[in-house]
Amino acid sequence: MSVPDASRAKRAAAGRMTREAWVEAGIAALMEEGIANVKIQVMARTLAVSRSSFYWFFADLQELHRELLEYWLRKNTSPIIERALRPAPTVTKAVCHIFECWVDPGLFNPRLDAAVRSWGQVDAAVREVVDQADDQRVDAVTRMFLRYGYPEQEAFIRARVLYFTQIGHYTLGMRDDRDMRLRLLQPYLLSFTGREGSDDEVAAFEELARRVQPDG
Amino acid sequence: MSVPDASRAKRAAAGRMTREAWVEAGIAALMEEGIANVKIQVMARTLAVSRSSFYWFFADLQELHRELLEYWLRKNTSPIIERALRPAPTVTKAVCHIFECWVDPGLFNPRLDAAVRSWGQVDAAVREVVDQADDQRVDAVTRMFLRYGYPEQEAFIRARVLYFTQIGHYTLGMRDDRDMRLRLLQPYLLSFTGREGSDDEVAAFEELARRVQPDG
DNA sequence: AATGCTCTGGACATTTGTGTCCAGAGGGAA
DNA sequence: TTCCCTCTGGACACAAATGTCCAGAGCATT
Repeated sequence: MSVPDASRAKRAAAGRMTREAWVEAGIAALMEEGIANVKIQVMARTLAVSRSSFYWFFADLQELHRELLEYWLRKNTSPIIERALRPAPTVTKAVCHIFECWVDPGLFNPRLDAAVRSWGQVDAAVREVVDQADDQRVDAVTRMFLRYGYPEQEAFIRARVLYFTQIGHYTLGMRDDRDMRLRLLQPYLLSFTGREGSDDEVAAFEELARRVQPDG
Repeated sequence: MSVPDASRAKRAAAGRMTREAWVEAGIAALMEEGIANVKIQVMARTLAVSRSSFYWFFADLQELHRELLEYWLRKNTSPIIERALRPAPTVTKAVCHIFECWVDPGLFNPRLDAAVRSWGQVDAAVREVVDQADDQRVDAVTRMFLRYGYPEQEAFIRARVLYFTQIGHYTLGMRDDRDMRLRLLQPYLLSFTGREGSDDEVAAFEELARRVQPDG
């Protein structure tokens, strides 16, 4: 069915193109220029290869678009849900677990998320996929709050506020540095949960933040 | 300097084009299709007029783009700031004032806001203008919280959470109906301020919501 | 009625991008 | 070595958009 990894690597090493290389170029273009500027001609230029190569791997632009959306779904949605499910002794600790996604670039790519959202505003089919992913994320966070005894409606709203705030954060392109974020951790915890985080929870998060982004 | 209103109206009545008509078409296209699809040729087609008309009023596409951004700035930023400054006996009441922007389509156009934000992700110059507007909005809300005695850092974070949540709300394209929104009012107030809204505050807001959006 | 200003339509040149076709380069396998 | 299969480059045909130029339509003023 699909070409085995070894063969793919070989081809790549031989200086030839792979489907994956085109997808990566597409993702880069999507993040930097938006979906309207994901253009075969342009990508071919930056990859220093002729357009014909593209048409060997894809039927047309649409097929690449489908691939880009799948890539996003695969890479950006699961980490949040996993963290929201992780057990913790207190709400504040549980929220810290979710925060990991926002500080660790390996878990969540904000720029890609924003680019796909922009795409969704212009393409109804994409919009549907994005909405579904958002629902899943908010739902996972809601269940997290429910586990700590919040009433149903309050849990739902707090989940929304937590998640929407984060999305808004990226939509607005906020780029606090790591120290700023650490200073804001306590008030964020208070605002999201209505309770204060304990000192060791804060310390643990600081340690993690320093580990995943040495200079952030 | 500028053509007087009467003359503009006359021309419009005579079936001829005006600069304003092109700007409106541009805004419509921007909201529906994104900046990349604000195209002279397409607008001319929908306006049933030749492209030459466009070039009479504008030097080129860029000039229309500048106009679109100014239009957004003029229409969408001031209402929020005004509401944030409005005096109120309690925080919850003050937050209700800001909420008016989110329920009254005459005060704030979410679709336009989202479209301009998407544009900003692709165009650095636009991005700067949007960032500046966001800063002004958050700043106004921060000062609002400060007036009710919140400590500085907490006021700042609560302002962010309130504003970011709203932007996130629109970014995610959430479209709760009016009744849903009214049911969620209390938990939102609690989540944003840490305090409960009084019954008459809630009642007053419900009355207003019903007035500005009879079927929302 | 004549004149003049504002605006429109249509033609032209150019650019950028899409998709198709096909000859053939270049490795791996027989 | 030879053959074949995979992939690439270059040419072609088109479509969509931008921007320029200019003749002239249609009011408004005199």
